[in-house]
Amino acid sequence: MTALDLSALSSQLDNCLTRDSHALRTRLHGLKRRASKGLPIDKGLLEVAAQIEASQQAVEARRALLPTIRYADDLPVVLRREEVLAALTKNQVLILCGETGSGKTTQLPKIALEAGRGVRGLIGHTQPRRIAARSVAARIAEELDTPLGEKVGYQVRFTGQVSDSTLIKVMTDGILLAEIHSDPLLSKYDTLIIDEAHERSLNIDFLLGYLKRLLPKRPELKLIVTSATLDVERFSAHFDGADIMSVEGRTYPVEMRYRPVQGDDDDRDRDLPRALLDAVDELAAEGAGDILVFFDGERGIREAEEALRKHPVPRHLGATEILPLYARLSAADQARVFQKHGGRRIILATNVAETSLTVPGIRYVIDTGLARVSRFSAHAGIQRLQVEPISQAAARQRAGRCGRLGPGICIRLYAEDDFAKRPAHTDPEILRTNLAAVILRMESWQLGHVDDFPFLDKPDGRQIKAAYDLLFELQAVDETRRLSALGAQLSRLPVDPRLGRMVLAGERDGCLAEMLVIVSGLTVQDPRDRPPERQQAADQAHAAWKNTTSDFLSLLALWRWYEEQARHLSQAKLRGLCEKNFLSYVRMREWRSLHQELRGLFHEEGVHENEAPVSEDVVHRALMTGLLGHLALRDEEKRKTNPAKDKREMVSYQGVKGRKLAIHPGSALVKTPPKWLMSAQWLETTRVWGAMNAAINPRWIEPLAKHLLSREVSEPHYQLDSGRVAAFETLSLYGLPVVLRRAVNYAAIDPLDARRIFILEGVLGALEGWEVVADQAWSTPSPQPSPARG
DNA sequence: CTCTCCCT
Repeated sequence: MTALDLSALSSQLDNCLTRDSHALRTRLHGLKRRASKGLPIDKGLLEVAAQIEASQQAVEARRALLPTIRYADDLPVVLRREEVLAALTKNQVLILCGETGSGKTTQLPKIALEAGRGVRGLIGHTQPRRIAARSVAARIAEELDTPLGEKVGYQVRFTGQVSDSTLIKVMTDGILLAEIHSDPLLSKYDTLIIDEAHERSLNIDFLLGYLKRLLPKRPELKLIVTSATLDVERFSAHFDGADIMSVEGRTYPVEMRYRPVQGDDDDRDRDLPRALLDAVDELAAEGAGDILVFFDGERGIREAEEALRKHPVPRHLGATEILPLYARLSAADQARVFQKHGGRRIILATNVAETSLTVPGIRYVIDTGLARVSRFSAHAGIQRLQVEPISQAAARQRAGRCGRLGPGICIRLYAEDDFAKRPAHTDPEILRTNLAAVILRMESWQLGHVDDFPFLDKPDGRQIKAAYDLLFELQAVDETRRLSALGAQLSRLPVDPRLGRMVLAGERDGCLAEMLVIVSGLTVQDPRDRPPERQQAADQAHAAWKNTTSDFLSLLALWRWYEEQARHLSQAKLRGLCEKNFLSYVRMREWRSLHQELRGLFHEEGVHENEAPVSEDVVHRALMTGLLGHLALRDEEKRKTNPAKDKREMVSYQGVKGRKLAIHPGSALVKTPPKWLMSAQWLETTRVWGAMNAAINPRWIEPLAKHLLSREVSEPHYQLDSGRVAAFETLSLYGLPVVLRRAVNYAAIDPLDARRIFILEGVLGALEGWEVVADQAWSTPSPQPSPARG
């Protein structure tokens, strides 16, 4: 009878909320074990039965919420709906390859709903970007004719609208990843859609690795991975040969034209701006339509803008408007791209326009074929940002930006065989980035060693070592790479590990208030706007908070000023004040949100900020706990050999690990370079730049860097006046001497050698001296020298 | 005298 009840109950688990079924199954296993030992289980069975009942009622309540599903008729994914439905029933994993316009992003969640998903648990749908997550959710809600935040919700950092009745939840992949911390089984989802997997961000790769391990533990969970590029076999292989479905896109053909900057002998003197002007002329002759040009950075954009403004506008171009577009641009200037306009537009853009922003109404694309790519060099231990030729996939993505409206034309300012020689795909982020944050998470979630984790692309051993080295520097792991208590705390802070370390130091040293402000400020994009044509005015406005010994204190001053204003100003007035002071209101708000979030984490633990402000030194020492790898000493040699007549000569620094660097011109310290420098970031572009800097006192280093210092002891010698054996020690941090020739008691370092020297130089020396004395006063010997203590 | 882009 009991055995029957047990199996009857477990057969009902498949009708429970996914959130409950795992816990209930565990409970039933426990009862089964008790029963086999002959122990009574009736009470337990009753409880489980009640919980199953409640859970099933919850499922039925969710089922009642199901909206009538309508599809946008002719989208390619919708036309093959039956196949998707069949695949979802048959398989646990489906790889869906669908290019732009296939409808995969908006229609797939609805198809999943039609397949009966979303009832026992949520349909989770991830997007790489916050704006996309929100707008995708809004779009699906609209198509299902339900208000956003109810049956269809979204969640991104700082904001979201989700309720108990939510069936489809759209979120950033970062949110889903973070949820693993509190719910390792991701048990509230019955379906997951990882969209835009081809982008291969760190979050996506981590998720795909994690999900591979999770799927066997969650047999009722369905996973759909979508990619806009054709390399879906990798994803399929990763999930043990999962089925692939390919759905065509809805784009117009794009004609490719190759116009290399130096194509033939006539072009020998042609530079990039000239090649661009020629391309613009060529496209202008084709007819009306806006042109989108891709550059590697702001500098190229500015050069091109200048050249275009001087360029005699061909008549058929009509009124031409030139608009730069890059992420750092103020919100108002970015918004201009979306405003209606007459005439022709030429938009000069960085990679933002490749994936993040879709510029409307583009007929033509001009592609320089270049991009700045961030790569962490494990060998040098430094982040690089170099201009590189983009991959074929990225070039196709750029070209595709003119095929949404009608047939387009893309001019590539490089040769066709150059394109053919390029790598097919951009290296996934996991191969290009510092892995400290990933490894910290893996350690804290006890996911085992990185080498054994099923990443699509395994990170290089040197990258892994560099990450552990950094974690050791931050004291997050010990010499044996075991997570420390501090490391466990660090892993819970949703910021870069270096910055998280500073906050923890702030907690310990009574400057949490200051650290929360500075760290959240360093994490968000710099709220200080500096429009190219009004740089001086912007600098003047920002000078109010400028501190020439510390960019960190500038941030703090800006924050304090802003908080004071925010206390008595309306939101509208605050917004106006930001504009007047060349501050981005949106980024100031993000800064405050992040500050709020971090602060909340400490308040939950009952830790509160210091109320009295602390000294600047205390602030900088806390900062230094995270920046021991970014310390540098001014290069005095260079200063002397380059006399002051050339004022432009950049002051050079000798950093740890033998790095040479200079202060970034954006730093307030560039005109008053201190002897000792601490930088929040080192970035190699044209040279290594230290960004966000402060002058420091080298005496702070030793107590904070004890675990990293190497000691060199030299010139042990007997000291006649103290009677001791002394020596000099030089302490180095990653090869940079930070304590020079300090006198030390040699006996504490090498007692044996000290004793040898004591006998050799002290006793025998004294005896020699004694002999002399004895010789001189043979008849009246002096008192014997008393031996010095070793 | 200057630095692509995202995310918890």
